[in-house]
Amino acid sequence: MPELPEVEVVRAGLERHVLGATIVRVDVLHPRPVRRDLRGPAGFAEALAGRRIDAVRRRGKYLWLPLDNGDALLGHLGMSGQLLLQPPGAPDERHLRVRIALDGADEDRELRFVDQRMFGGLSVSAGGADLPPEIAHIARDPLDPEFDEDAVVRKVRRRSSGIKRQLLDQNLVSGVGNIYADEALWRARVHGERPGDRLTAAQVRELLGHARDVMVAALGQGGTSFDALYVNVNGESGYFDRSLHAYGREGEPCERCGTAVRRVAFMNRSSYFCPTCQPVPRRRRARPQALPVPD
DNA sequence: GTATGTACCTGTTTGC
DNA sequence: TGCAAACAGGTACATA
Repeated sequence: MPELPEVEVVRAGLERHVLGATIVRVDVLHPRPVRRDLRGPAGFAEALAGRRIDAVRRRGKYLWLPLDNGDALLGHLGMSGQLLLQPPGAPDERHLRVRIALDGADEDRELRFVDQRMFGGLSVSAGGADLPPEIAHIARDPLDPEFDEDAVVRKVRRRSSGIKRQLLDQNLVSGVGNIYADEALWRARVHGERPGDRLTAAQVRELLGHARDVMVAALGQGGTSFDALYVNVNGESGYFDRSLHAYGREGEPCERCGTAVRRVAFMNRSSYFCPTCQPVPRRRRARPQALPVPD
């Protein structure tokens, strides 16, 4: 499940190996991953052929490769996507969706988009070299030097939505997925259903700090991997899952207090938390009826 | 603008 | 053994 650290690992890998390479040919093996490109698979391939890759950039979980004509190849790994660099003769992966032949890449390898569940995808963004307009709404992530922590704290504390839902809102702060949201909440001893407007500024600040710390730690270890779905640009698995305290540990003792970690349904997925360290918030009291104002 | 719920997608696991 | 349901979850979109 690629989250920000995994995507950054891919970005750095691509930067090392494909910068300055020219796209020779593009084969779309399944139309779904290029669904966001309105030109269709053939138009997508045509728009890329002959273009040179000038950079490799990232915002949150989106990656884009600025091209020499001002457009960009925009990508998202979704749930199960991988960007692999393989020798042209390597056997096709089972879920190979798009093959991009490069000239001038290290050892003339080809770039492959492999995606089992196809939540991810690629598209050509017109004029998107600096920042693709398709992702202009995606907020900066906590690792971005221009991340405005004070502004995020203010926004969180203006909303009544639960703090976990806010952490996952890519328009507010990007790059945080289910795994790192649970991990940051565990570290901060905050329950994910606590309303943002019931948290102190210091609590929100601490939580964002933990989110950043856990992602930096994962980055240092090459990203998280729970199964073979995610591997970095060279096909090597990360191994950060050994360091998680909450996510995926239902029934195991909390490493701080020993209470069994609980799993609850949340937005069609799961939340993991320690019921002792992260107490379930009490229900908000009903607003007192406003007194009628005399004219 | 905010809050909330759901569709999308497929391989694996679980339950009857 | 065989089939169906549940599960994983980031994002866009619909609705109120």
